[in-house]
Amino acid sequence: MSKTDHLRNVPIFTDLTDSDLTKIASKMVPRVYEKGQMILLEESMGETFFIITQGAVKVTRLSADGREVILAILGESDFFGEMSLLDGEGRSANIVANEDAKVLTLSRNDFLDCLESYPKIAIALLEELATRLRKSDQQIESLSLSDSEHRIGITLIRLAGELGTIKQGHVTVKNLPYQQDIANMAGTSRETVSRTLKLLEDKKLVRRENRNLTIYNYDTFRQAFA
Amino acid sequence: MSKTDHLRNVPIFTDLTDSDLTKIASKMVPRVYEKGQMILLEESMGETFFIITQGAVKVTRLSADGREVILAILGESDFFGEMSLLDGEGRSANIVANEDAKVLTLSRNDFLDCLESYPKIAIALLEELATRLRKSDQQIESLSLSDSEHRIGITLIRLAGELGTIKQGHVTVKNLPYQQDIANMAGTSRETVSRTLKLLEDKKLVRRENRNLTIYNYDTFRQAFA
DNA sequence: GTCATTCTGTGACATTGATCACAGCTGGTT
DNA sequence: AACCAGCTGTGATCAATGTCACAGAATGAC
Repeated sequence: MSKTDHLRNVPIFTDLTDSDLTKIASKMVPRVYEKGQMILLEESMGETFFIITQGAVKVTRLSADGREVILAILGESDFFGEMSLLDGEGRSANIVANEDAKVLTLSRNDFLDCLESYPKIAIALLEELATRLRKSDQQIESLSLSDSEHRIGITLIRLAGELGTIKQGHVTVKNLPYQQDIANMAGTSRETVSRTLKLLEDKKLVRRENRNLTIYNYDTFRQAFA
Repeated sequence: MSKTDHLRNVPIFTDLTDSDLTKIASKMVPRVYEKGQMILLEESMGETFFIITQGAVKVTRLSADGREVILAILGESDFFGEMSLLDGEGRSANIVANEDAKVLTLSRNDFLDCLESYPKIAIALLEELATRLRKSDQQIESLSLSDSEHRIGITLIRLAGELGTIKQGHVTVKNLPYQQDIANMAGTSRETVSRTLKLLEDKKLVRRENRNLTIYNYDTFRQAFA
């Protein structure tokens, strides 16, 4: 698979012509990371824009006492690093490779040039940020108002959307993250995740096998929790 | 104060020339709202972009059982309504006039034309969305990890940033929102806000007089809670 | 000034869910 | 196959905080 094939799947590049895409691709530099490796560190100044071509990363923030919040899990053709480039503030989160990952990078200047030269990219990026803001708002709502069972249900929906595959109305998430990570996404404790997953299984809403989780009747599940 | 004077203070328009600004201003239509009036309704499709020229509004979401989360309070020269215009989804939140308010509005088409015609606006808007996303991330962290005292402290900082005035290191928020609204911003209960405000006052971190709240030593206060 | 409404303070109680402790699995490595 | 590290399940305990109930201010309408 060539660089441009990867880029074609990235939402902010879909509107471009092949030649423009090739031009941009020529400026991108590939990098690889091993599982667990830190890609970006909170507070450091950002000079790079990243696009994931393989694997997955988690976006986290750490509290003073070392507890972790997972803001998102990003997979193939998702991108990150744009926030510091845009507003000039330091990085607002850490990025850690959640599995072995390959990325393409673009320097600050090339990225900003892209925005100036291709208004379509800027507009597509605006769309994407609007979507992320919407998701953040939902998460703030759920953290503010829902009990742990609902928060965990919503977290499973987020994971399904990001990492799952649909089949006959059921969604399967292969390689479900560890309970500790789910807890850090849902704002709850690892033990509560363990107990709640069992509860959802008892209610026949999900099934677990090995490291896979199947959500039965995805639409209904979403109704119930969102 | 003329329309363009108002617009000049709006972050996404600061980079424009006077003549461009005048052109845009000519397309804007003013509206006024009374305190408590609903400006935008969750779920409805968005066709309008709004800029606040006077007063303040609150951005809320409602849960199925009617409880409210306040995502933000916006004041003069803040704007809203852009999210639906950008990603085409329905409104993601309600907007209610928190006091009598005047706004300028721009239609969907005029707004999108602006973005195409003035890449600087698009880029400034990207900056602004990046900043909002950053704030959302902080809020998600605080809701996930902090206890009610810290969440309320952080909420006071948000209010100070939005509605306060600094003087000799102290910040005063005039016309402090009701405790129920603070609770809805902090993801806690009204009673807990009441008790916690007293606690903070006992600790000499803040002072209340009438409807005004003064945060002593704003920088230290932020250190302690952020 | 009186009244009504809405906001705020505060005690008592109930409940959720965090934390601790530890046992049982599982998957990878030698 | 035996071992180890890291993940998961589960009971017991307890603190934080939501909820309820009501009294006391404050504000605004008349």
